[in-house]
Amino acid sequence: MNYSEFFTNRPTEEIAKDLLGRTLSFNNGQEILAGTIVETEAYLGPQDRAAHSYNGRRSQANEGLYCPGGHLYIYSQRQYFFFDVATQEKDNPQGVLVRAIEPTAGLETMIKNRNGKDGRLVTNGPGKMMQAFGIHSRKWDLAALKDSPFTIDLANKRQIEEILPLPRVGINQSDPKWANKKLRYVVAGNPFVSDIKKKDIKLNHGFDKN
DNA sequence: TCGCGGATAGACT
DNA sequence: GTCTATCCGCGAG
Repeated sequence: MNYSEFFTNRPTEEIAKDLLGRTLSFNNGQEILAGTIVETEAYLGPQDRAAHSYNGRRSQANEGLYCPGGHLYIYSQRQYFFFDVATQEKDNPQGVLVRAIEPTAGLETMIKNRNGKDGRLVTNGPGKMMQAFGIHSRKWDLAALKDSPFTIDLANKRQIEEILPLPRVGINQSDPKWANKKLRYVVAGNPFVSDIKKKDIKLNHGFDKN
């Protein structure tokens, strides 16, 4: 299985779910920073009101979505950055946003990059995750995943107890049909899921025993 | 532990 | 000038 196979030939929703439990890592040149993906969102292209490619919108800013599956779409908003992977074939502008990870390597560096923020505050949101990786530019926008310092482990995956589908976060509510569509997928009970309530956190973080 | 509002920067009209 | 696929600090309970 290579990246272009993984990120094409099936619905983007399915790809988003399949990413949960897999390891995302970033090589910053000094060490490997990594974590288990626990939250993703699917964006379904021109007909999806919440997608950056809604209605065929295309510019230098969102060109990444139009790349073949397995290429990166790094987007900046306010002072933060987002990590997206394009899905489907070239010119079919769908993609998956990785929103949160549970750190597994390089935690000390990630805490430092986050100005000392600790625990689940390190990576429980898309902007926070990229800050923890120490990314402050769109340098890897449009790059193929395989030619970038980012890696997603397609060979291994932690077993998840339950995948919870939820509405996406922070999108325009003017079209409730798309705003309420459950295209956000989370590992139920994992503490690094954004905005999870403390009482909903499970002791096993939502994973079956490995 | 919660809900609210301000900060802040790039893309687009 | 307007609008975000956000984050953080603050004050109330």
